[in-house]
Amino acid sequence: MAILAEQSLQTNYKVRKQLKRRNEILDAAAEVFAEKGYHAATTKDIADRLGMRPGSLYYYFESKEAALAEVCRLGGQELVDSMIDLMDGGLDGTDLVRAAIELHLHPDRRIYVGCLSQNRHFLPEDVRREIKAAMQRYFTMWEEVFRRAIRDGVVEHKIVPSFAAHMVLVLLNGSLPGLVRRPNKEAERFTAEVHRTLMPGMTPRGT
Amino acid sequence: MAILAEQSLQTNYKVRKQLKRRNEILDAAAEVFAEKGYHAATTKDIADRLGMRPGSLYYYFESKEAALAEVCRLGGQELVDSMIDLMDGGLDGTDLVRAAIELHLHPDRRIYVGCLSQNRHFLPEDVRREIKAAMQRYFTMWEEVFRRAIRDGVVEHKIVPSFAAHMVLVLLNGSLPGLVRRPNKEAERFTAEVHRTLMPGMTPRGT
Amino acid sequence: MAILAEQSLQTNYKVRKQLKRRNEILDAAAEVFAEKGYHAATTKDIADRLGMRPGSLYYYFESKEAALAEVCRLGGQELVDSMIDLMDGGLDGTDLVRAAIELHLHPDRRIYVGCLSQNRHFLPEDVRREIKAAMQRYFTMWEEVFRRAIRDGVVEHKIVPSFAAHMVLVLLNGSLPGLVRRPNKEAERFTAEVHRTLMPGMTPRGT
Amino acid sequence: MAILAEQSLQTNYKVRKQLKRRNEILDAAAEVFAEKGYHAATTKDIADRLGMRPGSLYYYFESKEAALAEVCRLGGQELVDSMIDLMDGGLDGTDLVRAAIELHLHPDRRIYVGCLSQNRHFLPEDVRREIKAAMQRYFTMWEEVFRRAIRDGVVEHKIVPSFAAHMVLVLLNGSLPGLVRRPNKEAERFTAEVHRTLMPGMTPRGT
DNA sequence: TATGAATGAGGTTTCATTCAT
DNA sequence: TATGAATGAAACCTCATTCAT
Repeated sequence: MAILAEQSLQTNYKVRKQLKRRNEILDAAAEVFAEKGYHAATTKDIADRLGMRPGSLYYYFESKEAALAEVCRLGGQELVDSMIDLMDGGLDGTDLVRAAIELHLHPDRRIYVGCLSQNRHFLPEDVRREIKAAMQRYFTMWEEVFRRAIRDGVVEHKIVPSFAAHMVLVLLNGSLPGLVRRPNKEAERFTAEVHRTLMPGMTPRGT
Repeated sequence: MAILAEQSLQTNYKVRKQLKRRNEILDAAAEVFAEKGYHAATTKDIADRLGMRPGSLYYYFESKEAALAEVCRLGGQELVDSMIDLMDGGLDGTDLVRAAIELHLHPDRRIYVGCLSQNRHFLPEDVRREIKAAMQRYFTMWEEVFRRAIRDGVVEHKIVPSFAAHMVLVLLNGSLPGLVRRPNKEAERFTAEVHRTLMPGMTPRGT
Repeated sequence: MAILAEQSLQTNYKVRKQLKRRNEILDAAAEVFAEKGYHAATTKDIADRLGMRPGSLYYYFESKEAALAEVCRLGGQELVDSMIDLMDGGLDGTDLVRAAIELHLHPDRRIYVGCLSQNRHFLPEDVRREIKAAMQRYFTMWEEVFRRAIRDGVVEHKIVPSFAAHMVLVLLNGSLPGLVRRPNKEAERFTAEVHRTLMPGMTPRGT
Repeated sequence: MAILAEQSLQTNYKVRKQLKRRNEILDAAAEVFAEKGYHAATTKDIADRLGMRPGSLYYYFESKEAALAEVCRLGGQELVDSMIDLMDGGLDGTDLVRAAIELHLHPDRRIYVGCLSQNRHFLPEDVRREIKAAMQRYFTMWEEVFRRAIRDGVVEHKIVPSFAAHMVLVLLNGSLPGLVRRPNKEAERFTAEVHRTLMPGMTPRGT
C-alpha cells in the first residue's frame, strides 16, 4: 500500500507538471493569437515564445486549430464563471459596472479574451456553436448589469441595456489588442478612464 | 492629326477602363480583407468575387500586400479628406458629432475603413508610417469634433476629447466587421443608436 | 457565332489538354502506389516521374489520398466494365478463362489494378465502400466465368467457383507488383503460364 | 563462490526475461507490419499492442528498421529450418504438398511470414540480400516438393516445378494478410481448401 | 487583358528517435 | 526497465506569384 500511495503521489505530480506545461503553451498560443490573429500567427511563433520547436507543440495539442479552440473555450468559460460570481457578489450601482469592466480586462484573462473575441470566427462549426452559447450567456449578464445599474439610478433609464452591453463589449474588446503585453498599470488606468468617460454619460441628469 | 486625336481618345478610354477595373479589384480586396482579415483572405477569394483567376490580379497589382497598402491608403485619405470637408462645413453641436459618425460608417467607405482598421499592422514599415500619419490627422480632427461639442455645450466639459475620440473610434471600428456586406438600413439604424446612446451620456446635466 | 464556335473549340482543346495531364498524373501515381505502396510513396516520387514539383500536383488533385481514391475508382470501374464486355462476348470454355486473366493483367490497367488491390484498405470509409461494391461485382463475374467453364466441361465440376475465383485473383494480384514496369512480353508469357499451369489442374479427368 | 553462482543464476533469469520481452515485441511488430505494411505501421501501433510507450521499444531495438530486419530474418530462418525438417521427414505424394502448405501458414509463423513477404523490399541492401538468400533456399525446397510430387505421380508431369512453386507462394502469401488476427479454425479451413482446389487440378489424369 | 499551369517558399503535421529521470 | 518530453527530418499541403500563350 505504501508503494501504491507513492506511485499515486508521483503520478499526481507528473500529471500536474504536464498540465502546467500545457497551460504554458495555451498561454503562449493565446498571446500570439491575440496579438497577430490566428492566421498570421505561426506555430513557430508560439514555439519560439516557449523555447521549443514547432513539432513539440503537438505533444500537447492535436493541431493549431485545436489549441485555438481550447483557448476560446477556456476564455469563454472564465468570463462566464467569473461573471456569475460577480452577479452574486452583492455589488450595486456604479461599483457593479466598474467591476464588470475590470473583470473583462483582468490581466489573467486578457490574452484569452482577446484571442476569443478576434478569432472565434475561424473555428469549425461545432466549437463555434459552443463558444457562441457561452458568449450569449455572458452577454445576457452584461445586460443584467445595466438593468441593475438603471434600477439603482446610476444609469439613465432611456438607455437600452442590450445596446449598452454591445457597445461596452466592442469597446473593451477593441482595446484589448492594445493592452496585451503591456504593463498592468496601463490597463488599470484604461479601465478607470473607460469608467469615468462612460458613466457620467450614462448617468441620469438632475442627480 | 485627326488620327492622333482619335488614338488619344481611344487611349483615354482604355486608361479609364483599366482604372475602373482596378477600382473594382480594390473594392473586392477591401471587402475580403475587411471580412476575413488580411492573412485569412486569399487571392482566390478576391478573384472569385470578380469572376477572375488569381493570376489576373497581378496585371493590376504588384502583390497582395500592395493591394492592401492601396486600400489602406485610399481609406485613410478618404477619411481625412471628408473629415476636412466636414470640419469646414459649419455644422455644430450634436449635428457635428452625428455627421462624423456617419462619415466613418459611410457605405462607400465602409469596407476600406474596415480593412484599414484591422489590417494596417501587417503593412511594411514605410507604408505603415504613412498610414499612421493620416490616421493621426484624422484622430486630431475627431478630438476637435469633441472640443467643439464641449464648446457648444452638448458634451460635458469633464470629458477628455482625446479619450472620447479613442473610444468612439474603437466602437465604430469594432462594429464595422458586423456591418460589411449588410444592407445599408442596418448601418443607418446602428449609427442612430450609437448616437442616441453615446450623446445623452456625454451631455452635461442640467441642460 | 463564328467567335463562339471558335471559343468553344479552344475551350474544348484546353479541357482535353487538362484532362490529358490529369491522366498522366494519375498514371504516375498509380505506378508509384503499385510499386511502393501508398504510404511508402511520396508526392515527390510521383512528381519526379513527371518532371514536376510536388506542390504542382495539387493543381490537379486535392490530396494524395484523393489521387489514390481516383486511381482505385478508375481501376475498379475499368475492371468491371471490361469484364461486362467480356461476359457478353460469346467466348466459352478455356478461351473465356484465358481472356479473363488477360483482362486482369492488361498493360493499360496493370498499374491501376495493382494499386487498387494493394492500397484500397487505406482509403477513407466512404470511398472504400464504393470500391468494395465494384470489386464485389467483379468477383461475381469471375465466379460466373468458372461456372461457365464447368458447364463447358473444361473445369472439373468439383471445383467451387467462389474459391477458384478467390485463388485466381490472389494469384494475379500477387503477381502484379512484379510485373509493373516490365516489358509486356514478360506479362504475356506470365499470362500464358498461369493459364497452362492452372487449367490442366482444373480440367476434368478422363477428357 | 556461492554468491557468484547466485548472481549468475539471477543474471541468467534476467537475461531470459529480457529475451522474452524482446520476443513479445517482435511478435507485436510482426503483427502490425503484416497487417498494415511497414510504412503505414507506426512505433506507437506496436507499443500500444504491448501496453508500452514507443520510446521504450528502443531499449530492445536499435530502430524500427532493425525490428523489421529481425522479423524478416527470423521468419525466413523459421521457414527454411522447418522446411528442411519437412523434407527429411519421409512424407511423400500429396501429404508432402499439404504439409508444406500447412508449414507456410502455421499459426506460430503466420505473422512473421506475412511481414516478410510484404515488407522485405523496404530493407537496406545488405539485409535484403541475406533474406533473399534464405528465400531462395526455401523456394528451391518448394520446387523439390513438386518434383517429388511429380515423381510420386500425384502431380501431372507437365507442370513446371518452379512455376508451380511460384504460384503456390503467391497464393499463400496473398492470403496471409486476410488470415492474420483470425481464429486458427479459419486458417485450417483455408489450408484444406487450397489443397483441395489445387491438387486435383495438378493430379495426372487417368489415375 | 486574362488565364492555365507551374513554382517555391513557407506553413502545419507526423513520427522515428533520443535522453534525462 | 520504462517513460515523459522533446527533437528534427521529412512529409503533406497552401498559396502568392510568375509566365508563356
